[in-house]
Amino acid sequence: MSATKKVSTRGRPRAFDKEEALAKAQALFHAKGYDALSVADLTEAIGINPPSFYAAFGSKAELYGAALKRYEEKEGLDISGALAPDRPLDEGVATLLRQAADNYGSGAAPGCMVIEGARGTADQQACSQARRMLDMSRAVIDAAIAGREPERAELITDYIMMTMAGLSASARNGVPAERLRAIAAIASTQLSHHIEGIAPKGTKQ
Amino acid sequence: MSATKKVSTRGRPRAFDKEEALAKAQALFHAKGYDALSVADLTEAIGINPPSFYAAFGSKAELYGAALKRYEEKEGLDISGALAPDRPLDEGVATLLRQAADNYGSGAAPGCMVIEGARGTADQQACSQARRMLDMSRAVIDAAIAGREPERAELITDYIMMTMAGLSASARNGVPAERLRAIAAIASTQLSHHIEGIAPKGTKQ
DNA sequence: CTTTTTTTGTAGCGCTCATTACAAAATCCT
DNA sequence: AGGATTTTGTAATGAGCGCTACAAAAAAAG
Repeated sequence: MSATKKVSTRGRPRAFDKEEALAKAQALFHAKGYDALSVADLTEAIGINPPSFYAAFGSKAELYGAALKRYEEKEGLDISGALAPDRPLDEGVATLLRQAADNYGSGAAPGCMVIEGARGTADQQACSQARRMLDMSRAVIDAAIAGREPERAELITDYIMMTMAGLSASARNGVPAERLRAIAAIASTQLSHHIEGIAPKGTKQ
Repeated sequence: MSATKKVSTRGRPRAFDKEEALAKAQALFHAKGYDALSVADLTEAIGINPPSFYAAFGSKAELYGAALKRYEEKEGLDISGALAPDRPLDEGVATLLRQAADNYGSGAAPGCMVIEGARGTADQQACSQARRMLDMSRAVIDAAIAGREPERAELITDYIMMTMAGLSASARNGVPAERLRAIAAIASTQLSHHIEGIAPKGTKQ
């Protein structure tokens, strides 16, 4: 079934489950961040030695990239679903922010792994990997909004990205999920009033 | 005038200006973060050698603490002024968020040094120093709001902290000051709509 | 069996980090 | 002048980092 499963190869078989190890690594990267998590931490958590680690994952940065991809696939928000073109825009934004609050506040590690990884401190390669993913998410949001509010798409997207980053930071600072939801509710209620209210003539001011 | 200025001490005089060095260190910590800035970077920027560095500032973490303090004094927001009790609350919040947008988006380094430092990755001591300052700022905001909206103080403070963190993150992600101001404008109108809209009973409208 | 291929564990590489011994240099006090 | 005291530059410390050489071990292929 799984397309990536090698059934029979030559040589000594791997003594650990690679997907399982990736899952562990992703959780650790999410919880501790790229810099604070050492290869020694990873190999110890997985239960392997450095050579097995590098044979399987290439490098710490490569594994981080794979972990980011896995995170987005397994735990990422459903942006396209929330902002589907057949739903009112303000309702879609509210759904998206509510999803973010739930997602960032629950689960093993608080906050968004991509958003937090994108402001990486030390390692530039790891940071830019997360930045690229964040930029792509922004592009998806922007495209969904540009279909309905082409004049104010950048502003609305800016506002959504700001709010998601703020929710992620608040989650990291220990604000529990229910309070995050209440914050997200403020951020999204009557957003349409604001959008329609500030510049009703369609001018960019 | 200056109370901390030692005019005449014994021993060989220091060959560099300590306050000037602190200013440089604060700017560098703000721009690059604690982890990504090494002691070697600092001594090179100041133009001194490690022993002079440690004699003057104690340690990297101590210098970071002094830099945080200096940042708050010289570049911090005027929270008490913005949320002064003689002004309408929504107007005060709008002023505060507008200040944050201006502050985070302009100047040498983007974002808030305290907010960004509070989610430090590797060094726990540095992170908790920034966290403590952030908690104190939150307490000031919370106290100013509790005087007017005791029932919803936590929620409103949560929302303001989330927005400031989001603005700081957006600034770090390259959003320019004028767009930050537009985002902050949406955020503050959202809040006043919500405050007036949800519970009009017995409180100021 | 032998050969080939891959993974394994041990042990260590070079590097950067924050920090410090040490002695010479520069200033004040007597 | 002659200590006393503090800063200076040189050089190195131990610890941790990401990463790898190497040879033994385990499987398939001949």
